[in-house]
Amino acid sequence: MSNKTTRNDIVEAADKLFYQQGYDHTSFTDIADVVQISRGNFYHHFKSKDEILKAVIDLRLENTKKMLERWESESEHPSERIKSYIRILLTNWSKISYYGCPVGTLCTELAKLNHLSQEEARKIFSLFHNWLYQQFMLLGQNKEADFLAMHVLAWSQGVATLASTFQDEKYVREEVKRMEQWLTSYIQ
Amino acid sequence: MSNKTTRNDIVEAADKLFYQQGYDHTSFTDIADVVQISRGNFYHHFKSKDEILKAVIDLRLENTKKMLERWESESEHPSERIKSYIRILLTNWSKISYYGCPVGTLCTELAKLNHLSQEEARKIFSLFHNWLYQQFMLLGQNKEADFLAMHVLAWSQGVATLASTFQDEKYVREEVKRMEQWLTSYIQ
DNA sequence: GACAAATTAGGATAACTGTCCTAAATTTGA
DNA sequence: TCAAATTTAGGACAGTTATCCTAATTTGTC
Repeated sequence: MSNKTTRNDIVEAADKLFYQQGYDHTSFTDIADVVQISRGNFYHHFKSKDEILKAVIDLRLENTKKMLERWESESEHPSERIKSYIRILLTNWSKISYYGCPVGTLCTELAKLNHLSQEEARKIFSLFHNWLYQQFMLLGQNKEADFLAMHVLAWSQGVATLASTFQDEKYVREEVKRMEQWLTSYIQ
Repeated sequence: MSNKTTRNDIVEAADKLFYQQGYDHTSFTDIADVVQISRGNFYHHFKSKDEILKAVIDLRLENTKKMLERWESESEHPSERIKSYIRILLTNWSKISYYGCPVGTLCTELAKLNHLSQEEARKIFSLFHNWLYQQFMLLGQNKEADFLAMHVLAWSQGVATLASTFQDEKYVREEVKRMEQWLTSYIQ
């Protein structure tokens, strides 16, 4: 059985740094400083920096799945579940106000880099989308569910961008309030 | 009278490349290849790469002002003017679907780099915000104008992010349609 | 046409990048 | 307990980066 802790340490440190500094702008030295290993040690665990990115995306996919399952188990009513999603803008405020949304900013960066893992990163968005889609279906929005799921994604995404630009918590609270009100009109 | 064409060429090429590839990921060599000058020549026109960024932001501020003035002169009614803003999602579709919104993606990147020009870049957003604010004021939304301006910014920003992630033009058209419908409810 | 100023080219620079290699250290398994 | 396998450290590597320097070229002015 191989020792997986170092590998996990690398992925977790990379996850954090990619979020805070961006993928391209994060170097092996940056990660090595956090994990406290030598730079040459990386290549025993990963073939390349791209491989680390893949592992980070996989980690985020897993963590997202867990979070969605948690929201599902915590609330019976779909509208309450969707509210759990909306409220991450406030529960993660301290991070979002600095670094924006981890999903949106990664996809945006990879698009500019024309990076091969664009598709993989997009899957995190799709995870949220499919989950929101299901909730809106449960709300009886059979024909609208797909659009409404995209709409909630876009709305929160835009608020996250403005949050990190203007750092105005009062504004974000207002948006969240209105998103919850808007949701109410879809409760049958 | 000094020759300003090379300087302008540099700023325009940088503007384009910063948008397409990101600021950090764009090198002097990249810009030099486009402008067809030697790398050492930059430092006669700019003290540093940061200075080029400042010039690019200034250019974008100017161009934004011109665009807003144009929209104002093209339409009498404020709601029609706001629609001009909303429709850039479609008129600039080919670029946005690849690189996202030039304003939002720049602010996002500079936030992660913790770059000194963050504040300067934010001014582009403020330009749009103040303009939208004025239009909503003209629509009689005295108390709501500030929030509504932010809301339109966020909405379009979110759609732009999803546009570059999913490249789904049909979805963007649907959002634009609904934004226009939503706007109608604010016409007195 | 001559002279000064502005502009440019191109190489040198030191620092940093991802990647690779080899030897040492550690852990594992029999 | 000892050999094999895994893991690690640290330096070498070629490439790239922003920056700087100096010499050559172009431009503008009298």
